[in-house]
This record gives sequence, C-alpha cells and structure tokens, in this order.
Amino acid sequence: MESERRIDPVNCSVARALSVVGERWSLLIVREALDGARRFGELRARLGIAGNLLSTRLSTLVAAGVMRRVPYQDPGDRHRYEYELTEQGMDLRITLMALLEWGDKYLADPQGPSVVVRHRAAEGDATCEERVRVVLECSAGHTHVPPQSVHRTPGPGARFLEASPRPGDTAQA
Amino acid sequence: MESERRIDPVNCSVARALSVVGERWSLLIVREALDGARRFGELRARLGIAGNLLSTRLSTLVAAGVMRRVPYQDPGDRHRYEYELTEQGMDLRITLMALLEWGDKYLADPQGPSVVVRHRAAEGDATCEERVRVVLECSAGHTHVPPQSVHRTPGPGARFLEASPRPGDTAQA
DNA sequence: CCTCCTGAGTTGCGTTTTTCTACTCAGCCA
DNA sequence: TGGCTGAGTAGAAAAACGCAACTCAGGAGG
Repeated sequence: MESERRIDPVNCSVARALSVVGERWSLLIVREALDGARRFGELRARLGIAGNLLSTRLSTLVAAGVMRRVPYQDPGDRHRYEYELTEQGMDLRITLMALLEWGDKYLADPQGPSVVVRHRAAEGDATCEERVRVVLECSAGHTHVPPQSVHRTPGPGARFLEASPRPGDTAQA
Repeated sequence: MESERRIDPVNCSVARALSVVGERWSLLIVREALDGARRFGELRARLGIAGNLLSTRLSTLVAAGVMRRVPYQDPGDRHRYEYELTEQGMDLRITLMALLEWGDKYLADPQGPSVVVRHRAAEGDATCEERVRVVLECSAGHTHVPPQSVHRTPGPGARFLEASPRPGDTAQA
C-alpha cells in the first residue's frame, strides 16, 4: 500500500489560491482592476455588485496582498482612497486569461468572444497586435506541450496520505 | 466622439466561465478528476466535501458539460455510476495550472510547492521530465510575452456601454 | 427467504454568505 | 446652513453551505 502514496490534495496551492480569489466576485474585481478600474464606485458600476460586498471583497483582497489602498484627491474634492493591484494581483492576469480562453471556447456569445487579448509590442515602425494565447511550455524548451502530456509530481512541500482510500472508503478524519 | 466606449464587463467569457466553475469546490473537483478521481466516494474522501454538496456540484458540472456520468460495474457488485471529465473539463487544466503557479508563487507552504507539474514526453530513449509552466504566446510567434504587454480589444461578440456610468465622468473629456 | 452490509446518494436543519435596499458620513460648494 | 457626491455601513431576506441522519439498490451470508 505504500506504493500508493498520494499527494495530500488539501495541502495544495490551488486550494490556497482559491481561498484567496475563489470567492464570488474576487476574480471579476481583479479583472476590472486590470482593465483600469481603481475606484470603489467605478468597480461597483461596472460589476453591478452591492456596496457592502465590494467593500468586503476589497478588504479581503487588500489583506491578501492582491490589491493596495492608495490615497488620492481630485482637485476641488476631498481626500479619498482608491485601489490598485499589487504585483501579486497583476500576476493573476494569466489565470484570468486562461479562464477567458476557456469561456470563449465553450460558453461564448454566439457571435464570438467579446474580448480579444492582443500583444502590444514595438516592431520596428509598427506594433505587434497579434492575438495572445496561454500555452504550456516546459523548461527543456518544448513549447506547445499538450495538456495531456503533463503529470503531477510531489514537490518539496508535499505531504502524503498514508492510508490510501480505496474507492468507497468513507473519510474518517 | 465615442472614443470612450467600453466593453460591457458583464458580457464576458470570464464571467460566464465563473458562473460554471466559480462556485466553491467546482475547480477542486475538476482538479481531483484530472488527477484520476472518478467515484463519488473517492472525491468525497479526497476533498472532505459534504455529500450533498458534492452531489449538487457534480450535477452542475455534468449539466454544464464539464463532466459526464458513466455507468460501471465492479465484479461482484452492482451497477453504479462514476464521473469523468469531458474534453471541456480537461481544458480547464490550463486554468488550474495558472492558479497553481500563482498559489505557489505567493501562498506556498514554507517548504515549497507541494505539487510540481512535469512534462511527460518520449525523447529518444529517455523521457522529458522537465517542469511545465504556463506562458503567454502571441500568434506572430512571440513567445514569453510579458503580461504587461497585452491589452484587451473588442471581439466580434462585444457589446458596449453607451452612457458610461463612470462616477468621475462629467461632460465629454 | 430474510437480514446485514456497502457505496451512492438524498433529506432536514441550523449556520454562514451573499444580496438588496436604505442609510450614514465627510467634505466641497452655494 | 443645506444640498450634493463618492464611499462606504447597517440590517433584513434569500441563497449557499455543512453536518448528520436517512434512504435505496443490490450482493453476501445464513
């Protein structure tokens, strides 16, 4: 049975990531922030989210280090706060793009995707405006690794489940 | 001048994708399914999820086309059902890997990530076992597009917000 | 035949989250 | 002084969650 060691699925970065951004609205707030929304009222208007929920979510995201609260003051107006993404928050862009691609592929509007992500890079006198996609690449340089040809291996922080639960074993702790 | 047109954030594939897999547990169920869990009891034991929730989630995922219910029968046991991912479900692998990488980067166990995803491909007599990462690539062939150098453009199914409800917007800027 | 056992759910019920609506609060402006 | 606006807070209703107990179908054992 020892050969059956399985990585503990609870001690997993996916689970931890979802505990931070897996709540309703969280990823949508990050998406709008990536698109330039910074102020409470703007986020609320764009998403149609209730004020108290937005308030709670923003606090959670700030506490988690995904966003940061920065003071600002419009001329002739009082001092207020707005919210901006941290590096950690901007790094969610790839996750959001993966979700976008998946949604485009399976759930898009009949007319096609509503958003297309494009590359913006200088190329001599023109700029590259080609479509950007999320792909898998291995560090040996293999690009376009098909998702079927990857597998999970234990990392340095792995914990294992001793008693391998036969299908049918009810959880016991 | 309509230069201020903004893509309607509600008509977005991210929002639609989250309406399918954004509920609590959904992505974790998909993750376990990708790792080989197929049976109700096994999913329940691995995740520690309550039976009624797992039941509800599986129904939702099946209805959405992410998973499929297939009959099976162990020798000397009665006929039962198990759950397997559809193509649509397996395509969530990239999303999950993006989430995993993000979690590894910012929320990992102090000892390091618990899971490392590796390439499994034949390479002459050996196999490639290098680490796999999620990267952005544009269709002009630029690989390693930094997340900062992408931008959103309207696609064929885009809808726009006419009266921009931006709180700070006065007359046309 | 009758009873026990097991995996796969379903049902009931109390707790937690989410949502909606209305209200407050701080400062600018008139 | 009182109105206006962006940024929240408060409270009640609705939905989702989680536990435990229960049902259900069939095989095994007697």
